[in-house]
Amino acid sequence: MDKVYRQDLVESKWYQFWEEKGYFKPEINPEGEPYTIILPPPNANAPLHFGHAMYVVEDILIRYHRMKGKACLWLPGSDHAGFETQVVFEKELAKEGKSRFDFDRQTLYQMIWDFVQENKGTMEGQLRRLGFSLDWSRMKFTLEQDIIKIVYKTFKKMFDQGLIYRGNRIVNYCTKHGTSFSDLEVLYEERKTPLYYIKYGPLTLATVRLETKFGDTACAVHPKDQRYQKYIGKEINIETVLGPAKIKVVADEAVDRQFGTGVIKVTPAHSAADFEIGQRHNLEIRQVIGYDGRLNEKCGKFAGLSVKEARVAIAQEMEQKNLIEKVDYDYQNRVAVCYKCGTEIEPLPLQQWFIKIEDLSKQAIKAVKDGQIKVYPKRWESTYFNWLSNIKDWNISRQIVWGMQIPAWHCMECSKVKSQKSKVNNETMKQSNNYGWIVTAGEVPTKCPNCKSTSLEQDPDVFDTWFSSGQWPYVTLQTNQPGDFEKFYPTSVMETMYDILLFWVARMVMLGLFVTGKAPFKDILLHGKVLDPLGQKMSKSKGNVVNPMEIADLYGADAIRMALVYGTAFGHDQALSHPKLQAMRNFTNKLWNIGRFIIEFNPEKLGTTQKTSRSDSLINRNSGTPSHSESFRKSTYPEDREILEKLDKVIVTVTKSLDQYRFHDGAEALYEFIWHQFADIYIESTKERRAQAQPVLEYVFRTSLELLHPFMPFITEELWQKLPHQGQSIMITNWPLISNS
RNA sequence: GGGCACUUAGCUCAGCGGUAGAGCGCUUCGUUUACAUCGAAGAAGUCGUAGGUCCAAAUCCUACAGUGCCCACCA
Repeated sequence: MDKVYRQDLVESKWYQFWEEKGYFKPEINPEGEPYTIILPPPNANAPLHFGHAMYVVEDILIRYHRMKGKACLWLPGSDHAGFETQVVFEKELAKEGKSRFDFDRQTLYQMIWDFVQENKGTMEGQLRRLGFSLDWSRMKFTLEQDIIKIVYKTFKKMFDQGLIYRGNRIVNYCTKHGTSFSDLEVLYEERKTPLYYIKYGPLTLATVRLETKFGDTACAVHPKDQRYQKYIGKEINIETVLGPAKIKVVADEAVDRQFGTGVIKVTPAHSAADFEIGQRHNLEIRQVIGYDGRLNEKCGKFAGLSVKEARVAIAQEMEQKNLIEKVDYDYQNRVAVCYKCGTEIEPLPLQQWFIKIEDLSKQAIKAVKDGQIKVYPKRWESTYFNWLSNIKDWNISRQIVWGMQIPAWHCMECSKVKSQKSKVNNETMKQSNNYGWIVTAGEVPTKCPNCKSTSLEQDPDVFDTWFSSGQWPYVTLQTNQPGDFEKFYPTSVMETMYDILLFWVARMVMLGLFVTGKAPFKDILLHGKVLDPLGQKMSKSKGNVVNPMEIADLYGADAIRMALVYGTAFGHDQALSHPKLQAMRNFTNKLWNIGRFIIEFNPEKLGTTQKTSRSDSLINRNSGTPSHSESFRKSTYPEDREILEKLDKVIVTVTKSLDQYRFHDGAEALYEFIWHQFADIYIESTKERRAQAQPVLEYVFRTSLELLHPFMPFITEELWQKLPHQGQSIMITNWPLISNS
């Protein structure tokens, strides 16, 4: 044995051994009760970042429960990450001076597919390097055909039950990326925007969005506002930059009397709030900004200008015509921007598929309130409840190609009839608008069931990624080996970073309950964010992203794993700490030298404990209560009795810490016990009576390795293999229990 | 406008009702003897501020102050 622990030699050899032996598969414990974790599938568009190393807590749980004899399944996968990936890929294209518009849909899809396959390989290698005991034979990718099939089936089921509707709604639209977003995907920035007080006939109102005035179809005041009672319900004559016009004044509770003059212009086509006011008062939706972010033909001479240009031009013109009363240049407001490119989000009306969310969210709330699902740390419950109880219908259409194209076909004949109707009846626009649409579970329809026309066109849009990943727990299990779903669903734990509690976890609960009738997991575990050494958020733009592989090469995967759980309360953000990584690397060296002392520097032959030690082989699993020999307990040396008592305490502490998801408690207890109690005190005390102490030394060491194994799998396996034993691997030995006596 | 977290030794953080802990750093001593990625000994905190509850409070309650983060259709 080397004097100094060589993690580079040790960590490279065990993973393959474990995998080849099939230890990562639940089948190694065929009798055990199932214990399942589905790995949150990393995006397949980039290598892992350091935050992914936090998945170590899942490996700790899996290894622990596997040692307890459970049939543990930790299922890996990767996510196509629709929009995210398309953006990444478009950047790649841009490097070659190309864009997505240079390719047809099929070609582009294939190119992204190939790009993703490459990244997936890198990512898998990285997860292996960290020692994650994932069952690779059950690896899934979100865009596999059998998964798409189930997602389509879900969509069809929801459609048939009236939970899906085609709606003309205001969506958050990025004019640069050419797609809409869900509310969660929109960022807000504090900005100073001029607030114009403009004259609308006898009224004055305040607005920042001058360029949408051509889409105004009313003015609104609060129904109780004394100042404006006489205008409510009337039409007023106004002067505009395009000449005189008439506009209606409506009363609506949504208007804030304190803001500006208490009068607002209502632009149903370009503001979600105004759209709702418009719905309540049956106002016309007049779209004046296109999906290219430019004013359209309804804007007279301003047509063709971008939103920004138009605002300036209109302000100038209104100034000349004396239509602006004053301007507040210090006005601070929150501007919605695209979370990828920072472009201002245009609220635009668009035909999209929506999921009626109310019932689904109620069920999801109930599942947690009833205790069907528990959340750790508990404080996240309020975030979860809060979001679900104020949630709006979910827009699941995305105008990109990288994803599952929505299995809905538009009948061109029927839609002709309908478009004539909808002009007359605004109610149709308002509510479900599924007329003329054929939804299937993926089969391509040949003709319209209504008018028999064969003129059908598939919706070019794809599903929001979260609609498919929201079904991940059951789609992965239903598309794996026969019986997997029945055995492993619902899963035991969903462990992920808190930032996707709403995006992903809440959606999984809703969809899981809807499709399977069961909550997809029993416990939700939320870990914190890993920050850079200075406590800053890691981001590509800041250039402070740390590659976990470099850190693994420096300190070892075991040290990374331990450092991530040691000395930090689970669920809190933590800064990547080199001193801590170093300390944990030193700990591996300490452990190594304890092993060296026991294995190489012993006067007797190894293996004196074999007869008295509890069984540690796979064959003997579940055969009675393991406990250490009574003969140790009767030792005449108080040091022996003391270390065994302390060992028992550590077994209890570590076991409890893992059962209660208090990983740091267990990690700290082990560090303290192994280094200070065992090495510094006990081992030192045995140097004068070495041969006599060998059985206890071996016994305590062996048990320590077992307890430490979930945290530091590589070094514990290496040392375990150097001890005489009957089992094949520490991975499948029994979790230590304390003696009953 | 709501909500959450954090504020403990020089630094990074545990502890969350019973008279302060870890890692790193610092001081002194110690290398034939498992490990210098080491050992022994030690210095170091009125636990953000102000009130309150309790026999007892870093720990529970209230207010305040800083820091960070999330949510919300203020035009």
